[in-house]
Amino acid sequence: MHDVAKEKTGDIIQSVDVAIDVLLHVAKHPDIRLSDISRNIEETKPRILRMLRTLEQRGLVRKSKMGTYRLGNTAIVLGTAASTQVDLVRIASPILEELGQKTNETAQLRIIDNGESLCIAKFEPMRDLRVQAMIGRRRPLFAGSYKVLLAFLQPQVQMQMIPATLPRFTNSTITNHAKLLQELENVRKNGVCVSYGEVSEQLVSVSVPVLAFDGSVIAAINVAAPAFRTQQSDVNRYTLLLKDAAAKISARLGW
Amino acid sequence: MHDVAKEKTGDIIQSVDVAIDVLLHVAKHPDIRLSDISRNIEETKPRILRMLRTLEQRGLVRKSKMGTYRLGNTAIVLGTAASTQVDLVRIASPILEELGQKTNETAQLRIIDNGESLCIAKFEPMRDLRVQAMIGRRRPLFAGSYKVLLAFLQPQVQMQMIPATLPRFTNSTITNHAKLLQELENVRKNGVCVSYGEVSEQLVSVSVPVLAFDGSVIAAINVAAPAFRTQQSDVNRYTLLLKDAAAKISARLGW
DNA sequence: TTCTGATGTTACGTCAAGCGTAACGTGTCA
DNA sequence: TGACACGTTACGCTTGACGTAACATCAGAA
Repeated sequence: MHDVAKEKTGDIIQSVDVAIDVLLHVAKHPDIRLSDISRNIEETKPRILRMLRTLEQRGLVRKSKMGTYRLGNTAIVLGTAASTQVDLVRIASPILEELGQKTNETAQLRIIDNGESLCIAKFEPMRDLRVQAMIGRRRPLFAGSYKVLLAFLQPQVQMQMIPATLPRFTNSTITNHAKLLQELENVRKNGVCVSYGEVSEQLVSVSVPVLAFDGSVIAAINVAAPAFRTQQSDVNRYTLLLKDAAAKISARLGW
Repeated sequence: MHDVAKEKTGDIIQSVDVAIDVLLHVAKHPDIRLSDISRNIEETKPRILRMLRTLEQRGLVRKSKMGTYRLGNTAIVLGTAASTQVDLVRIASPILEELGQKTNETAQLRIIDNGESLCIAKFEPMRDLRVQAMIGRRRPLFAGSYKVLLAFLQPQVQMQMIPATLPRFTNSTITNHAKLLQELENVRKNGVCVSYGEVSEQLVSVSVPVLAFDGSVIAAINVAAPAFRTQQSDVNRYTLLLKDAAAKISARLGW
Protein backbone atom coordinates (compact mmCIF):
# COMPACT_ATOMS: atom_id res chain seq x y z
CA MET A 1 0.00 0.00 0.00
CA HIS A 2 2.65 2.46 1.00
CA ASP A 3 4.59 3.65 -1.95
CA VAL A 4 8.14 3.87 -0.75
CA ALA A 5 9.25 4.81 -4.21
CA LYS A 6 8.75 8.22 -5.71
CA GLU A 7 5.30 7.47 -7.11
CA LYS A 8 3.55 10.79 -6.81
CA THR A 9 0.86 10.19 -4.26
CA GLY A 10 -2.06 12.36 -5.20
CA ASP A 11 -4.11 14.31 -2.76
CA ILE A 12 -1.36 16.53 -1.47
CA ILE A 13 -1.47 20.28 -1.78
CA GLN A 14 1.40 21.30 -3.96
CA SER A 15 1.78 24.85 -2.73
CA VAL A 16 1.96 23.60 0.84
CA ASP A 17 4.41 20.95 -0.22
CA VAL A 18 6.67 23.49 -1.84
CA ALA A 19 6.38 25.73 1.22
CA ILE A 20 7.66 22.84 3.33
CA ASP A 21 10.49 22.43 0.87
CA VAL A 22 11.38 26.06 1.39
CA LEU A 23 11.15 25.77 5.15
CA LEU A 24 13.37 22.70 5.34
CA HIS A 25 15.76 24.32 2.93
CA VAL A 26 16.14 27.32 5.20
CA ALA A 27 16.62 24.93 8.11
CA LYS A 28 19.46 23.24 6.29
CA HIS A 29 21.06 26.37 4.89
CA PRO A 30 20.88 29.24 7.36
CA ASP A 31 21.26 32.72 5.90
CA ILE A 32 20.27 31.60 2.45
CA ARG A 33 18.89 34.14 0.01
CA LEU A 34 15.82 34.11 -2.17
CA SER A 35 17.64 33.47 -5.42
CA ASP A 36 19.50 30.49 -4.04
CA ILE A 37 16.37 28.88 -2.73
CA SER A 38 14.70 29.51 -6.04
CA ARG A 39 17.58 27.85 -7.85
CA ASN A 40 17.85 24.86 -5.54
CA ILE A 41 14.15 24.12 -5.30
CA GLU A 42 13.75 24.91 -8.98
CA GLU A 43 10.79 27.20 -8.64
CA THR A 44 10.31 30.75 -9.84
CA LYS A 45 11.40 33.60 -7.62
CA PRO A 46 7.99 35.19 -7.25
CA ARG A 47 6.63 31.88 -6.04
CA ILE A 48 9.36 31.41 -3.46
CA LEU A 49 8.98 35.03 -2.40
CA ARG A 50 5.29 34.49 -1.71
CA MET A 51 6.14 31.35 0.24
CA LEU A 52 8.77 33.12 2.32
CA ARG A 53 6.45 36.02 3.06
CA THR A 54 3.79 33.64 4.27
CA LEU A 55 6.25 31.74 6.44
CA GLU A 56 7.73 34.96 7.74
CA GLN A 57 4.39 36.41 8.72
CA ARG A 58 3.86 33.38 10.96
CA GLY A 59 7.33 33.59 12.46
CA LEU A 60 8.54 30.35 10.96
CA VAL A 61 11.33 32.13 9.15
CA ARG A 62 12.93 35.48 9.67
CA LYS A 63 14.45 37.83 7.16
CA SER A 64 17.61 39.71 8.04
CA LYS A 65 18.40 43.23 6.90
CA MET A 66 20.73 41.73 4.35
CA GLY A 67 17.87 39.86 2.77
CA THR A 68 18.89 36.43 4.00
CA TYR A 69 16.55 34.01 5.68
CA ARG A 70 16.76 31.94 8.86
CA LEU A 71 14.35 29.93 10.89
CA GLY A 72 12.26 31.96 13.30
CA ASN A 73 10.78 31.79 16.75
CA THR A 74 7.73 29.81 15.80
CA ALA A 75 10.01 27.03 14.61
CA ILE A 76 11.54 26.83 18.08
CA VAL A 77 8.15 26.61 19.69
CA LEU A 78 7.10 23.95 17.22
CA GLY A 79 10.17 21.85 17.82
CA THR A 80 9.92 22.04 21.58
CA ALA A 81 6.32 20.91 21.42
CA ALA A 82 7.28 18.11 19.06
CA SER A 83 9.91 16.77 21.47
CA THR A 84 7.24 16.21 24.07
CA GLN A 85 4.72 14.80 21.61
CA VAL A 86 6.81 12.19 19.85
CA ASP A 87 6.65 9.17 22.15
CA LEU A 88 9.90 7.67 21.00
CA VAL A 89 11.90 10.79 21.76
CA ARG A 90 10.16 11.57 25.02
CA ILE A 91 10.68 8.07 26.35
CA ALA A 92 14.14 7.47 24.98
CA SER A 93 15.70 10.79 26.01
CA PRO A 94 16.25 10.08 29.71
CA ILE A 95 17.34 6.52 28.97
CA LEU A 96 19.76 7.84 26.38
CA GLU A 97 21.16 10.25 28.91
CA GLU A 98 21.63 7.53 31.48
CA LEU A 99 23.38 5.44 28.86
CA GLY A 100 25.63 8.32 27.96
CA GLN A 101 26.50 9.02 31.57
CA LYS A 102 27.46 5.40 32.15
CA THR A 103 29.59 5.08 29.05
CA ASN A 104 30.84 8.66 29.16
CA GLU A 105 30.60 8.69 25.38
CA THR A 106 28.20 10.10 22.79
CA ALA A 107 24.88 8.29 22.42
CA GLN A 108 22.24 8.71 19.71
CA LEU A 109 18.72 7.65 18.87
CA ARG A 110 18.19 7.04 15.17
CA ILE A 111 15.27 6.04 12.98
CA ILE A 112 14.83 5.12 9.36
CA ASP A 113 13.61 8.09 7.38
CA ASN A 114 13.44 8.26 3.65
CA GLY A 115 15.99 5.52 3.12
CA GLU A 116 18.51 7.01 5.50
CA SER A 117 19.14 6.94 9.23
CA LEU A 118 18.05 10.13 10.96
CA CYS A 119 19.24 11.30 14.39
CA ILE A 120 16.28 12.45 16.46
CA ALA A 121 17.83 12.54 19.94
CA LYS A 122 21.33 12.57 21.36
CA PHE A 123 23.51 12.80 24.41
CA GLU A 124 27.04 14.17 24.46
CA PRO A 125 29.29 13.69 27.50
CA MET A 126 31.12 16.56 29.18
CA ARG A 127 34.63 15.82 28.10
CA ASP A 128 37.04 17.58 25.85
CA LEU A 129 37.25 15.02 23.10
CA ARG A 130 34.04 13.37 22.07
CA VAL A 131 32.14 12.29 19.00
CA GLN A 132 29.86 15.05 17.82
CA ALA A 133 26.21 14.22 17.20
CA MET A 134 23.52 16.42 15.72
CA ILE A 135 19.79 16.10 15.67
CA GLY A 136 18.62 16.07 12.07
CA ARG A 137 21.84 14.67 10.68
CA ARG A 138 21.39 11.89 8.15
CA ARG A 139 23.66 8.95 7.54
CA PRO A 140 23.52 6.02 5.15
CA LEU A 141 21.80 2.85 6.26
CA PHE A 142 24.20 0.46 4.63
CA ALA A 143 27.45 1.54 6.26
CA GLY A 144 28.61 1.78 9.84
CA SER A 145 26.74 0.42 12.80
CA TYR A 146 23.46 2.00 11.72
CA LYS A 147 23.02 -0.92 9.38
CA VAL A 148 21.46 -2.53 12.41
CA LEU A 149 18.34 -0.70 11.22
CA LEU A 150 18.63 -2.50 7.92
CA ALA A 151 19.31 -5.87 9.48
CA PHE A 152 15.95 -6.10 11.16
CA LEU A 153 13.83 -5.22 8.14
CA GLN A 154 12.07 -7.81 6.02
CA PRO A 155 14.45 -8.97 3.30
CA GLN A 156 12.19 -7.49 0.64
CA VAL A 157 12.18 -3.99 2.09
CA GLN A 158 15.84 -4.40 2.90
CA MET A 159 16.77 -4.89 -0.73
CA GLN A 160 15.03 -1.68 -1.76
CA MET A 161 17.16 0.30 0.64
CA ILE A 162 20.51 -1.01 -0.55
CA PRO A 163 21.87 0.87 -3.55
CA ALA A 164 23.30 -0.95 -6.52
CA THR A 165 26.82 0.20 -5.79
CA LEU A 166 28.01 0.72 -2.25
CA PRO A 167 30.08 3.90 -1.93
CA ARG A 168 33.33 3.68 -0.01
CA PHE A 169 33.95 5.97 2.95
CA THR A 170 37.06 4.39 4.45
CA ASN A 171 39.19 1.32 4.03
CA SER A 172 36.87 -0.59 6.30
CA THR A 173 33.67 0.20 4.42
CA ILE A 174 31.87 -2.88 3.13
CA THR A 175 31.41 -2.39 -0.60
CA ASN A 176 30.55 -5.94 -1.56
CA HIS A 177 26.88 -6.87 -1.65
CA ALA A 178 27.31 -10.48 -0.61
CA LYS A 179 29.54 -9.48 2.24
CA LEU A 180 27.02 -6.88 3.40
CA LEU A 181 24.19 -9.42 3.41
CA GLN A 182 26.38 -11.80 5.37
CA GLU A 183 27.12 -9.06 7.88
CA LEU A 184 23.40 -8.21 8.20
CA GLU A 185 22.75 -11.86 8.94
CA ASN A 186 25.33 -11.77 11.73
CA VAL A 187 23.91 -8.57 13.13
CA ARG A 188 20.45 -10.09 13.24
CA LYS A 189 21.81 -13.08 15.10
CA ASN A 190 23.83 -11.13 17.63
CA GLY A 191 21.40 -8.25 18.06
CA VAL A 192 24.24 -5.77 17.83
CA CYS A 193 26.38 -4.13 15.18
CA VAL A 194 29.85 -2.80 15.75
CA SER A 195 31.57 -0.56 13.23
CA TYR A 196 35.32 -0.08 13.38
CA GLY A 197 35.83 2.99 11.27
CA GLU A 198 33.47 1.98 8.46
CA VAL A 199 32.21 5.53 7.94
CA SER A 200 34.76 7.68 9.77
CA GLU A 201 38.29 6.58 10.41
CA GLN A 202 39.27 6.28 14.04
CA LEU A 203 35.68 5.95 15.19
CA VAL A 204 34.09 2.96 16.85
CA SER A 205 30.32 2.81 16.87
CA VAL A 206 28.08 0.24 18.55
CA SER A 207 24.37 0.04 17.70
CA VAL A 208 21.48 -2.12 18.82
CA PRO A 209 17.91 -2.11 17.57
CA VAL A 210 14.86 -0.91 19.48
CA LEU A 211 12.20 -3.46 18.65
CA ALA A 212 8.43 -3.53 18.92
CA PHE A 213 6.75 -6.62 20.39
CA ASP A 214 6.16 -7.98 16.90
CA GLY A 215 9.89 -7.87 16.29
CA SER A 216 9.74 -4.99 13.84
CA VAL A 217 12.47 -2.40 14.20
CA ILE A 218 11.42 1.01 15.50
CA ALA A 219 14.75 2.70 15.94
CA ALA A 220 18.38 2.16 16.85
CA ILE A 221 20.45 3.48 19.71
CA ASN A 222 24.18 3.69 19.53
CA VAL A 223 27.31 4.70 21.36
CA ALA A 224 30.17 6.21 19.38
CA ALA A 225 33.70 6.75 20.65
CA PRO A 226 37.21 7.50 19.41
CA ALA A 227 38.98 4.26 18.55
CA PHE A 228 42.14 5.02 20.54
CA ARG A 229 40.36 4.83 23.87
CA THR A 230 38.01 1.99 23.02
CA GLN A 231 39.14 -1.51 23.92
CA GLN A 232 37.30 -4.70 23.13
CA SER A 233 36.20 -4.76 26.75
CA ASP A 234 34.60 -1.34 26.29
CA VAL A 235 32.73 -2.52 23.23
CA ASN A 236 31.41 -5.44 25.23
CA ARG A 237 30.35 -3.18 28.04
CA TYR A 238 28.64 -0.76 25.65
CA THR A 239 26.83 -3.65 24.04
CA LEU A 240 25.38 -4.80 27.35
CA LEU A 241 24.38 -1.29 28.35
CA LEU A 242 22.84 -0.66 24.93
CA LYS A 243 20.81 -3.86 25.01
CA ASP A 244 19.59 -2.99 28.44
CA ALA A 245 18.62 0.51 27.38
CA ALA A 246 16.90 -0.72 24.22
CA ALA A 247 14.87 -3.22 26.22
CA LYS A 248 13.78 -0.45 28.55
CA ILE A 249 12.69 1.76 25.70
CA SER A 250 10.80 -1.08 24.05
CA ALA A 251 9.03 -1.87 27.28
CA ARG A 252 7.96 1.70 27.93
CA LEU A 253 6.80 2.10 24.36
CA GLY A 254 4.58 -0.92 25.06
CA TRP A 255 2.04 1.76 24.99
CA MET B 1 -14.29 42.94 1.98
CA HIS B 2 -14.99 41.70 5.45
CA ASP B 3 -11.73 42.75 7.02
CA VAL B 4 -12.83 44.31 10.25
CA ALA B 5 -9.90 45.11 12.45
CA LYS B 6 -6.71 43.47 11.22
CA GLU B 7 -6.02 44.53 7.68
CA LYS B 8 -4.73 41.34 6.14
CA THR B 9 -1.51 42.00 4.34
CA GLY B 10 -1.92 40.68 0.85
CA ASP B 11 0.64 38.59 -0.94
CA ILE B 12 0.42 35.61 1.31
CA ILE B 13 -0.56 32.18 0.08
CA GLN B 14 -3.75 31.26 1.79
CA SER B 15 -3.46 27.50 1.53
CA VAL B 16 0.00 27.66 3.08
CA ASP B 17 -1.31 29.97 5.75
CA VAL B 18 -4.09 27.58 6.66
CA ALA B 19 -1.62 24.69 6.67
CA ILE B 20 0.44 26.59 9.23
CA ASP B 21 -2.72 27.10 11.22
CA VAL B 22 -3.25 23.36 11.21
CA LEU B 23 0.34 22.65 12.16
CA LEU B 24 0.32 25.05 15.08
CA HIS B 25 -3.02 23.72 16.14
CA VAL B 26 -1.67 20.20 16.33
CA ALA B 27 1.30 21.56 18.27
CA LYS B 28 -1.03 23.10 20.81
CA HIS B 29 -3.47 20.21 21.01
CA PRO B 30 -1.68 16.87 20.77
CA ASP B 31 -3.82 13.90 19.75
CA ILE B 32 -6.42 16.09 18.13
CA ARG B 33 -8.65 14.63 15.46
CA LEU B 34 -9.59 15.86 12.03
CA SER B 35 -13.09 16.98 12.95
CA ASP B 36 -11.90 19.05 15.88
CA ILE B 37 -9.29 20.83 13.82
CA SER B 38 -11.90 21.46 11.17
CA ARG B 39 -14.23 22.95 13.75
CA ASN B 40 -11.64 25.09 15.47
CA ILE B 41 -9.98 26.44 12.35
CA GLU B 42 -13.38 26.77 10.70
CA GLU B 43 -12.46 25.11 7.46
CA THR B 44 -14.08 22.18 5.70
CA LYS B 45 -12.98 18.69 6.58
CA PRO B 46 -11.75 17.76 3.11
CA ARG B 47 -9.53 20.82 3.12
CA ILE B 48 -8.03 20.01 6.51
CA LEU B 49 -7.61 16.41 5.46
CA ARG B 50 -5.61 17.47 2.43
CA MET B 51 -3.49 19.71 4.64
CA LEU B 52 -2.83 16.96 7.16
CA ARG B 53 -1.91 14.50 4.45
CA THR B 54 0.57 16.91 3.02
CA LEU B 55 2.08 17.62 6.43
CA GLU B 56 2.15 13.94 7.28
CA GLN B 57 3.92 12.95 4.12
CA ARG B 58 6.72 15.29 5.09
CA GLY B 59 6.89 14.03 8.65
CA LEU B 60 5.71 17.26 10.22
CA VAL B 61 2.73 15.52 11.76
CA ARG B 62 2.01 11.91 12.46
CA LYS B 63 -1.27 10.08 12.46
CA SER B 64 -1.93 7.44 15.10
CA LYS B 65 -3.93 4.29 14.49
CA MET B 66 -6.79 5.93 16.29
CA GLY B 67 -6.87 8.71 13.74
CA THR B 68 -5.44 11.39 16.01
CA TYR B 69 -2.61 13.68 15.01
CA ARG B 70 0.60 14.73 16.70
CA LEU B 71 3.70 16.54 15.62
CA GLY B 72 6.25 14.36 13.87
CA ASN B 73 9.96 13.88 13.57
CA THR B 74 10.53 16.61 11.05
CA ALA B 75 9.18 19.11 13.55
CA ILE B 76 11.86 18.05 16.02
CA VAL B 77 14.57 18.49 13.46
CA LEU B 78 13.18 21.87 12.49
CA GLY B 79 13.06 23.09 16.06
CA THR B 80 16.55 21.94 16.86
CA ALA B 81 17.88 23.72 13.83
CA ALA B 82 15.93 26.83 14.78
CA SER B 83 17.46 26.93 18.25
CA THR B 84 20.89 27.23 16.71
CA GLN B 85 19.82 29.73 14.07
CA VAL B 86 17.99 32.27 16.18
CA ASP B 87 20.76 34.47 17.53
CA LEU B 88 18.87 35.59 20.58
CA VAL B 89 18.21 32.06 21.78
CA ARG B 90 21.64 30.74 20.93
CA ILE B 91 23.38 33.55 22.75
CA ALA B 92 21.02 33.85 25.68
CA SER B 93 20.73 30.15 26.50
CA PRO B 94 24.04 29.64 28.29
CA ILE B 95 23.70 33.01 30.05
CA LEU B 96 20.20 32.05 31.13
CA GLU B 97 21.50 28.78 32.51
CA GLU B 98 24.24 30.53 34.45
CA LEU B 99 21.65 32.91 35.85
CA GLY B 100 19.42 30.03 36.85
CA GLN B 101 22.26 28.19 38.53
CA LYS B 102 23.19 31.23 40.57
CA THR B 103 19.66 32.02 41.67
CA ASN B 104 18.58 28.39 41.88
CA GLU B 105 15.22 29.49 40.52
CA THR B 106 13.43 29.35 37.16
CA ALA B 107 14.66 31.77 34.50
CA GLN B 108 13.07 32.65 31.18
CA LEU B 109 13.76 34.53 27.99
CA ARG B 110 10.70 36.27 26.58
CA ILE B 111 9.96 38.36 23.53
CA ILE B 112 7.00 40.34 22.28
CA ASP B 113 5.03 38.32 19.78
CA ASN B 114 1.66 39.25 18.47
CA GLY B 115 0.83 41.53 21.38
CA GLU B 116 1.78 38.97 24.00
CA SER B 117 4.96 37.86 25.68
CA LEU B 118 6.28 34.57 24.36
CA CYS B 119 8.73 32.28 26.15
CA ILE B 120 11.47 31.17 23.75
CA ALA B 121 14.07 29.81 26.18
CA LYS B 122 14.09 28.73 29.80
CA PHE B 123 16.04 27.23 32.64
CA GLU B 124 14.52 25.28 35.50
CA PRO B 125 16.59 24.44 38.60
CA MET B 126 16.88 20.92 39.98
CA ARG B 127 14.79 21.26 43.06
CA ASP B 128 11.51 19.80 44.13
CA LEU B 129 9.46 22.94 44.19
CA ARG B 130 10.00 25.39 41.37
CA VAL B 131 8.12 27.62 39.02
CA GLN B 132 7.30 25.80 35.85
CA ALA B 133 8.21 27.43 32.56
CA MET B 134 7.39 26.27 29.07
CA ILE B 135 8.75 27.29 25.72
CA GLY B 136 5.87 28.55 23.60
CA ARG B 137 3.73 29.67 26.49
CA ARG B 138 2.17 33.08 26.07
CA ARG B 139 1.42 35.61 28.77
CA PRO B 140 -0.11 39.08 28.72
CA LEU B 141 2.16 42.07 28.34
CA PHE B 142 0.31 44.34 30.70
CA ALA B 143 0.41 42.24 33.86
CA GLY B 144 3.20 40.80 35.94
CA SER B 145 6.85 41.58 35.48
CA TYR B 146 6.71 41.02 31.73
CA LYS B 147 5.34 44.52 31.43
CA VAL B 148 8.98 45.44 31.33
CA LEU B 149 8.65 44.66 27.64
CA LEU B 150 5.91 47.23 27.40
CA ALA B 151 7.78 49.83 29.40
CA PHE B 152 10.56 50.21 26.89
CA LEU B 153 8.41 50.63 23.82
CA GLN B 154 7.64 53.98 22.26
CA PRO B 155 4.55 55.42 23.94
CA GLN B 156 2.63 55.20 20.69
CA VAL B 157 3.23 51.49 20.16
CA GLN B 158 2.75 50.97 23.86
CA MET B 159 -0.80 52.29 23.77
CA GLN B 160 -1.78 49.90 21.00
CA MET B 161 -0.75 46.92 23.12
CA ILE B 162 -2.77 47.90 26.18
CA PRO B 163 -6.38 46.73 26.02
CA ALA B 164 -9.24 49.05 26.93
CA THR B 165 -10.06 47.08 30.06
CA LEU B 166 -7.36 45.37 32.06
CA PRO B 167 -8.44 41.90 33.18
CA ARG B 168 -7.84 40.97 36.79
CA PHE B 169 -5.84 37.84 37.61
CA THR B 170 -5.26 38.32 41.34
CA ASN B 171 -5.79 40.92 44.00
CA SER B 172 -2.50 42.51 43.08
CA THR B 173 -3.21 42.91 39.37
CA ILE B 174 -3.11 46.49 38.17
CA THR B 175 -6.45 47.20 36.51
CA ASN B 176 -6.28 50.96 36.39
CA HIS B 177 -4.85 52.55 33.26
CA ALA B 178 -3.33 55.57 34.96
CA LYS B 179 -1.72 53.40 37.57
CA LEU B 180 -0.31 51.10 34.92
CA LEU B 181 1.24 53.99 33.01
CA GLN B 182 2.72 55.27 36.24
CA GLU B 183 4.19 51.84 36.92
CA LEU B 184 5.63 51.63 33.41
CA GLU B 185 7.29 54.98 34.01
CA ASN B 186 8.89 53.63 37.18
CA VAL B 187 10.02 50.49 35.45
CA ARG B 188 11.68 52.51 32.72
CA LYS B 189 13.49 54.55 35.34
CA ASN B 190 14.68 51.62 37.41
CA GLY B 191 15.35 49.23 34.55
CA VAL B 192 13.60 46.43 36.40
CA CYS B 193 10.08 45.27 37.11
CA VAL B 194 9.08 43.19 40.10
CA SER B 195 5.72 41.49 40.30
CA TYR B 196 4.42 40.29 43.63
CA GLY B 197 1.66 37.91 42.63
CA GLU B 198 0.17 40.10 39.91
CA VAL B 199 -0.58 37.16 37.65
CA SER B 200 -0.28 34.13 39.92
CA GLU B 201 -0.74 34.33 43.65
CA GLN B 202 2.27 33.39 45.70
CA LEU B 203 4.67 34.05 42.86
CA VAL B 204 7.37 36.66 42.70
CA SER B 205 8.78 37.50 39.30
CA VAL B 206 11.64 39.86 38.48
CA SER B 207 12.24 40.97 34.88
CA VAL B 208 14.74 43.22 33.17
CA PRO B 209 14.89 44.24 29.53
CA VAL B 210 17.46 43.14 26.99
CA LEU B 211 18.18 46.27 25.00
CA ALA B 212 19.81 46.97 21.66
CA PHE B 213 22.37 49.77 21.43
CA ASP B 214 19.70 52.14 20.20
CA GLY B 215 17.78 51.53 23.40
CA SER B 216 15.00 49.53 21.73
CA VAL B 217 13.82 46.50 23.63
CA ILE B 218 14.68 43.12 22.12
CA ALA B 219 13.53 40.79 24.84
CA ALA B 220 13.18 40.35 28.58
CA ILE B 221 14.78 37.91 30.97
CA ASN B 222 13.23 37.06 34.28
CA VAL B 223 13.56 35.01 37.40
CA ALA B 224 10.42 33.62 39.00
CA ALA B 225 10.19 32.08 42.46
CA PRO B 226 7.65 31.07 45.10
CA ALA B 227 6.88 34.03 47.35
CA PHE B 228 7.41 32.18 50.61
CA ARG B 229 11.13 31.73 50.03
CA THR B 230 11.78 35.07 48.40
CA GLN B 231 12.93 37.89 50.69
CA GLN B 232 13.52 41.46 49.62
CA SER B 233 17.23 40.70 49.72
CA ASP B 234 16.67 37.91 47.20
CA VAL B 235 14.81 40.27 44.89
CA ASN B 236 17.70 42.68 45.08
CA ARG B 237 20.17 39.93 44.33
CA TYR B 238 18.11 38.67 41.39
CA THR B 239 17.90 42.19 40.04
CA LEU B 240 21.65 42.58 40.02
CA LEU B 241 22.20 39.19 38.44
CA LEU B 242 19.52 39.87 35.84
CA LYS B 243 20.97 43.22 34.88
CA ASP B 244 24.36 41.64 34.55
CA ALA B 245 23.02 38.84 32.39
CA ALA B 246 21.01 41.24 30.22
CA ALA B 247 24.07 43.39 29.64
CA LYS B 248 26.02 40.32 28.60
CA ILE B 249 23.36 39.26 26.12
CA SER B 250 23.12 42.76 24.69
CA ALA B 251 26.85 42.91 24.26
CA ARG B 252 27.09 39.58 22.49
CA LEU B 253 24.18 40.44 20.26
CA GLY B 254 26.19 43.54 19.31
CA TRP B 255 27.05 41.52 16.29
C1' DT C 1 31.61 57.12 -16.02
C1' DT C 2 28.79 53.35 -18.44
C1' DC C 3 27.79 48.75 -19.11
C1' DT C 4 26.54 44.22 -17.51
C1' DG C 5 24.43 40.92 -14.88
C1' DA C 6 23.21 39.91 -10.67
C1' DT C 7 19.73 40.89 -6.98
C1' DG C 8 14.65 41.50 -4.94
C1' DT C 9 10.23 43.22 -6.21
C1' DT C 10 5.61 44.51 -8.46
C1' DA C 11 1.82 43.95 -11.76
C1' DC C 12 -1.38 41.38 -14.22
C1' DG C 13 -3.90 38.19 -17.25
C1' DT C 14 -4.41 33.19 -17.51
C1' DC C 15 -5.33 28.60 -16.12
C1' DA C 16 -5.51 24.69 -13.45
C1' DA C 17 -4.95 23.71 -8.60
C1' DG C 18 -7.53 23.39 -4.91
C1' DC C 19 -11.85 24.27 -3.33
C1' DG C 20 -16.74 22.91 -1.39
C1' DT C 21 -20.77 20.08 -2.09
C1' DA C 22 -22.59 16.00 -1.85
C1' DA C 23 -22.55 11.24 -1.15
C1' DC C 24 -20.26 7.38 0.67
C1' DG C 25 -18.76 3.72 4.19
C1' DT C 26 -18.08 2.72 8.91
C1' DG C 27 -18.42 2.79 13.84
C1' DT C 28 -20.71 3.82 18.18
C1' DC C 29 -24.09 4.96 21.13
C1' DA C 30 -29.26 4.90 22.24
C1' DT D 1 -32.43 -0.55 14.26
C1' DG D 2 -32.14 3.73 14.00
C1' DA D 3 -29.45 8.20 14.36
C1' DC D 4 -25.53 10.62 14.23
C1' DA D 5 -20.99 11.12 14.57
C1' DC D 6 -16.64 9.99 12.18
C1' DG D 7 -13.14 9.87 8.02
C1' DT D 8 -13.03 9.57 3.23
C1' DT D 9 -13.88 9.88 -1.96
C1' DA D 10 -15.46 12.01 -6.22
C1' DC D 11 -16.08 15.73 -9.24
C1' DG D 12 -17.34 19.97 -11.50
C1' DC D 13 -16.59 25.02 -10.72
C1' DT D 14 -14.15 29.00 -9.45
C1' DT D 15 -10.90 31.72 -7.71
C1' DG D 16 -6.31 31.70 -5.87
C1' DA D 17 -1.95 31.16 -7.13
C1' DC D 18 0.78 30.85 -10.93
C1' DG D 19 4.52 32.55 -14.52
C1' DT D 20 5.82 36.18 -17.61
C1' DA D 21 7.45 40.33 -18.05
C1' DA D 22 9.00 44.64 -16.58
C1' DC D 23 10.79 47.17 -12.89
C1' DA D 24 14.21 49.14 -9.36
C1' DT D 25 18.61 48.65 -7.29
C1' DC D 26 23.15 47.39 -6.53
C1' DA D 27 28.07 45.69 -7.50
C1' DG D 28 31.66 44.87 -10.09
C1' DA D 29 33.94 45.21 -14.81
C1' DA D 30 35.24 47.61 -18.70
